[in-house]
Amino acid sequence: MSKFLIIDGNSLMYRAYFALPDLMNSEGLHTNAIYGFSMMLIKLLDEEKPDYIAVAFDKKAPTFRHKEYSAYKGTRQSMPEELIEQVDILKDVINAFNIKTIEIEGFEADDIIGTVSKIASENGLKVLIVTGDRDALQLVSDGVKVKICKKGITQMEEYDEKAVIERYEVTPRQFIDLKGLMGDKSDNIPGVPNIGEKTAIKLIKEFGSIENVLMNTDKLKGKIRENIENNTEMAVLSKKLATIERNVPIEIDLSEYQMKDYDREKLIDLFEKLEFTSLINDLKKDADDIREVKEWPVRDFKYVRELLKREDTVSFYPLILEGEVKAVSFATDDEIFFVEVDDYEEFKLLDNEKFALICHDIKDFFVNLSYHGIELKCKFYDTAIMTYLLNPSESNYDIGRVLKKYLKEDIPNIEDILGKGKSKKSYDDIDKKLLIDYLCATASKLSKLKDKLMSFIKEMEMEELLNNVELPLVEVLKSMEVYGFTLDKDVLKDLSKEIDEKTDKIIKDIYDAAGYEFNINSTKQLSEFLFDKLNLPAIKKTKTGYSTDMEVLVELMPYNEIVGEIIEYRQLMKLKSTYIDGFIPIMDKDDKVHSTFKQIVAATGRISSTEPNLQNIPARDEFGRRIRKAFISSFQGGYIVSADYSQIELRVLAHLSEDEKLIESFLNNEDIHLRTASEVFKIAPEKVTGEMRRRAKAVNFGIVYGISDYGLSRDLKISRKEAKEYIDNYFDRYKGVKNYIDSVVKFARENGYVTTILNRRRYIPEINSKNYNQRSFGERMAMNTPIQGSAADIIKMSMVKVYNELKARSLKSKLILQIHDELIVDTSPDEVEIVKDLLKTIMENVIKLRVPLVVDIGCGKNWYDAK
DNA sequence: GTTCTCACG
DNA sequence: ACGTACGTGAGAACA
Repeated sequence: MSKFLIIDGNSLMYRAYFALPDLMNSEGLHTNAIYGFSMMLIKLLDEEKPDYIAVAFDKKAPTFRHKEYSAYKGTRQSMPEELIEQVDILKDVINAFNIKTIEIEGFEADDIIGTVSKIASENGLKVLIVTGDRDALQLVSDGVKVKICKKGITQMEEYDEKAVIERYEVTPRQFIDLKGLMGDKSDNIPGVPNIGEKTAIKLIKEFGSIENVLMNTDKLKGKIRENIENNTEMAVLSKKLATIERNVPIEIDLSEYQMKDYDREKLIDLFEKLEFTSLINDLKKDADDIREVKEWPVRDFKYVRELLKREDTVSFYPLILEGEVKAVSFATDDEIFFVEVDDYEEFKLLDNEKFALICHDIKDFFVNLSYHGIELKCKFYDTAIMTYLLNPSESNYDIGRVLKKYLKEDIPNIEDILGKGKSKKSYDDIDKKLLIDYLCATASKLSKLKDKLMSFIKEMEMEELLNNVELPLVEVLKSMEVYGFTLDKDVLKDLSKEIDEKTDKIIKDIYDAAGYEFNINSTKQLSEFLFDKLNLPAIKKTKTGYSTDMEVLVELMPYNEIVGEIIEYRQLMKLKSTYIDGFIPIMDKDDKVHSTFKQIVAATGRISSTEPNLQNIPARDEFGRRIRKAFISSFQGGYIVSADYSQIELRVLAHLSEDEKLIESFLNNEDIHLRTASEVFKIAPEKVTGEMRRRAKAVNFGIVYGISDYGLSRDLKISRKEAKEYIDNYFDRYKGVKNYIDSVVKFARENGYVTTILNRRRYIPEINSKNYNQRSFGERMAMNTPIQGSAADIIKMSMVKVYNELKARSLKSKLILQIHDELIVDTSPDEVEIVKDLLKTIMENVIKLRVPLVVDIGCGKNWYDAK
């Protein structure tokens, strides 16, 4: 017999909300109710394997019970704010499970459940009701069971008729009579005064129903009789209120509630947004379909050579493992096959300008080949980059996800084949049949994927961005990675020694001050010292305790001398662990470090740098800056040439906003922060003080970040009111900026996305959120992304041009690093002037804006001196 | 694996 | 009344 599972959505949602601690995602959205509900739902689906399913919710409008009895649920607290914001998202989650929700005006979830269970029962289905509310026990009958949450979110108790009678000594139908007599505090159902569970059970067992009790009050005695006779109306009303309506006027087409597979993509997206990592992993495991392993032909490179004579475009998917390309798959319209790699020289047959590969996230392959001395001139499409352009906010662009999303196709899960973490397999241990299946299945779909993505790219007018910037950039980044940045080990060692000596002394001082030794790196132990031992005031809290960050420590400085030493210790430790100890082991035999540049990570279009991150080498603090002395040229007697865009983001803002004053400032090559100070503080430029300029600079930053008075006041440590005045003054003086910001937010609200100068796009779903925080966040993203993203567009164009120019002129000097508004070229001593000139010319003229682009060039024996 | 802190533009 | 400045990555501690 088929089973219909019907869930009381409100009840379980509340249960989850109260049972779990206050969870939050990084955007500040509370998630505990959604998380708990999802856990319960997954468990139920797994255990019950229903054939039909529905979730019922209350509807806000007053129900017939309120009309009957105005005080109904009168004592009920209104839903907490933290739960309200979860309701709609929870419904989205349920929806992503492909489960229908039912809500009906004027009825509670209970009534819907009563009605649906009745209909399902009449149609010969078994029914299981899941709720946290014992009232539902009245619905139990032959074929209808009720599951009630016991405690927490995982423990439940199942009731059939027998179980109800055992537990409550009355039948399910009599459960209503029971409640009519007892009343119900939580629903504010009055019942009969002074009759509790014990008496009620006794009466109902004896008389069978409230009506029968009322007709036979003469058989009762004393207080009980008195109470009942004086409250007959109450008893009847209470029973009515407690009775679940089983004839709600709805049409139920059972077939609509048949269990379907959940919408994997949608659910994973939602869970990612909610940051339910463990649930995502469960889903992924769960989807290890009972997929048939196909057999594919295994060929060799000789065969590939023949193939390339016939085809000018071939799909291609490599497996890189243990630092080597172990195997590859090829696919055309006509054939798909696997090739094992035993000689890198074979790849040279791909070195052909006339011929194109279709691949997914191909840079690593090119990098690997380059380390083996092989450079391929072939054209290529990269479906990962294309997918990134279509939506740069995805958390990753794994081929499996992309194929699922755009082609609704499944391929095997790579982690199952290669293993992960501790159980990661070596190439020889991999099941070849599974591997071949994976590589070939993937390659076989790339062409279709590329066509589909390309049609979207064209639709969104990002073809030029793709072809002129992002795809050519792959080779540039490859070259930067492979070439690397040379470090001077001795400089690092000397600095390390200096740091050790300083920290030794500081550690002693801190231990002396404490009177005991502890781990200063531990925020927990440090806060014990600061806030318990020294009794310093705790300034702010973190999720887990008191904060000990820089801002707090600076505030604590006046209280105790040791705080200053803690700050210094922190700075020194950071320098040592991240930039010295972190770098030495990753230097190669030539004392170079090779970062990996990520092209499909940052949602604004920037590139990022990892292992090591060369984009966050200390610069602001003088001591930390000395690390840069270790970054030197690879050339004997060579130079580091640095070229950075001056105020690129504000120039982009001037261009986008067409603000007259801002444009004028840049045309006249003014000190931009000074000018802003003069405007905001409404005084002559020569009267602007250093402090005013500093504040104006913060205002300019704020404008770029998507300003708020709160953020500015925090940064400048001024009142909200004062911050607001600055902002108002700014917008009053820079009307073009104001108009631009308003219009970009409006555009985002209406279209759901914003764009950059090169038409790069970022979606901002948060902008229409009902949650204030989320919406504000969306608005700031809408303001910031066109600015940050356009700056990224510009420097990316420059990178491609600089790289190509260095190459075209056969210069030895190499572009080795980009830091968002700055390019670094490792320069041969005989090419210094050429490189400086080339950088300045290309970068300043790479695009024509309404204001000039200005590039400052620095040059030195090391990165520190290149300023 | 998550949290805190801090490095950069 | 609400409560965050935008975009990244990495090391250490802790659970």
